[in-house]
Amino acid sequence: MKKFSFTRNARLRCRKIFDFVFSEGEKSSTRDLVMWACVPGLNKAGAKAPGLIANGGRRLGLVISKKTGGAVQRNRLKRLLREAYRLSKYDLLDGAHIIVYPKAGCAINNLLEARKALSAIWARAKIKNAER
RNA sequence: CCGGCAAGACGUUGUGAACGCCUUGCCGGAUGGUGGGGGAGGGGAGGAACUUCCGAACUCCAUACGGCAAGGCGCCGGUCCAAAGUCCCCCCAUUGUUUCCUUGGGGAAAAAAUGGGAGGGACCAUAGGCCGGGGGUUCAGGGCCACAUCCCUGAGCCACGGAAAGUGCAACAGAAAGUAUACCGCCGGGGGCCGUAAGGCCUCAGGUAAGGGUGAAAAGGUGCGGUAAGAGCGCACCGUCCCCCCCCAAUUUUUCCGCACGAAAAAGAGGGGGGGGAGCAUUGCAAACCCCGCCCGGAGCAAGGCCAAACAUGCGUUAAGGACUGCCCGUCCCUCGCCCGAAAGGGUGGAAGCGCAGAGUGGGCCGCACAAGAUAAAUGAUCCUCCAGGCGUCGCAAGGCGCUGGACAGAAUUCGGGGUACAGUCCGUGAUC
RNA sequence: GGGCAAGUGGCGGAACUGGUAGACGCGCAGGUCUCAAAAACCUGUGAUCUCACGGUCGUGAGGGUUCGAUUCCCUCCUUGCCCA
Repeated sequence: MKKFSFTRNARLRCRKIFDFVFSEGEKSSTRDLVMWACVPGLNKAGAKAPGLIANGGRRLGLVISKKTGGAVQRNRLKRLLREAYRLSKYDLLDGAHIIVYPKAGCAINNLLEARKALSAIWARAKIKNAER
């Protein structure tokens, strides 16, 4: 398997998992982002995880509000966050399922700022991979 | 040089490097089948993909034909029209049939069905774009010293059938706002008072639409006659409306001809002239109701079709039922599992399984793409390079070097038109030399 | 993706078929009452120019029809709703 891949299985894809992470995940936020995280074996949310989550691998879900702007602005923000996640996903604990939601008026304009913002919110939620 | 006003084209470039994503068929391996994964390839946003203002295809709704209602459109002619689609023709392939030829194989022809074809033709514009013509209206200038009407020239605007079919509305102001009207004024007459008289003042019932003032709008204009005063009341000219004839008219249609040129005939928004008639009856608004002519069934790909999953509930079945009660709860009996017990009995727990139907819920496949195409929804990021632009610097200059830097905006069934947004470039337009 | 609806002072919300825009309520400002406040009551309150009288502009934006548009028509902008 390639090192920096981001295939379809690495995303949250169905409504059940989205609902589960929203209701059971640990919510944390910084100035730009809001994140719901669900890591099996770490917090109590992970313990109740159904099979879909328990079978391993990190997964990302993105929610981009219409308040961000038109379709061009929304797509750009989504692609930046996805690219940042792709390049630095091994900083994340294995099995983590996260949903990232940029706040309205979020000040991410390029790839560097996106990576910094992701790193900051992972550190705050204490789901960073300590071995790296 | 100016300008983004009118018409059009492009919308930073490159089969560039390495990372990543979506999709497609291929390869090899594996398999009962399916899915996932692997390899090397192909393809991967726009002129507006935006908007949803029009229209078409397509699908379903009782095939929806006719009428009514509702809704829409509205000077005349030309032109632009669709890789969508429907119909027709043509070509190719396949299939079976018939007929003919021939030595059993086969060949030829015919009509048919199915599929394909960047083939040809027809259809398709209802506030569409453009071009030309006509009309209306507003403003400016002129005819004209002034006013009104009219005419001419120029510019702007106009969704531009009908206001003499009917209904409705026209605030405020004003006497009166649509069968006109009598406030002031004007006119004669009756009565009263004053005055020598001429006449004046008050008053009553009338006449009048010439003058005043109001208003967005006041009911044809000018002149002469006429009258108590006036009035299209009468007449002349002008304006308006109706009918007939002639001429002009962008262009269109038909016929003649083998075709073209040409000729003839007809139509033609309207315009002009002549004749006759009407005394004016006819203010504006139909993006008010409406009338006339034409168009139009409705909803939309979240249309619509198919597939399996799971649950409330109902029915059937099995030992899983019955009684009390209007119903629920509850109680009792029966039945089943488990525990205690030698047994009788006691305690405790359960209301299930299977099949069918199934509101609602959340999925998948088709619809859906003749090389973009998904369903948490792909087209990104880094570097190099190209093209303009800006800044700095070197240079007399051409130019070199470094830094910076790129508008509006993102497909979800397809196609056409309109509208709106937009960095910069090309082309062309305009003015000047 | 497709189909609809609505925009009026700081806020909610009127203005009936075109005819004086801002009724009414909340809020805000000033006053009365009170030692002070609250409540209550009274007055004012769209913008701008003006000492005042008064003028001009104002119904999301821009056009059109009309003597006259919040109202009728067209094009944009914003917001909201519905459809498996």
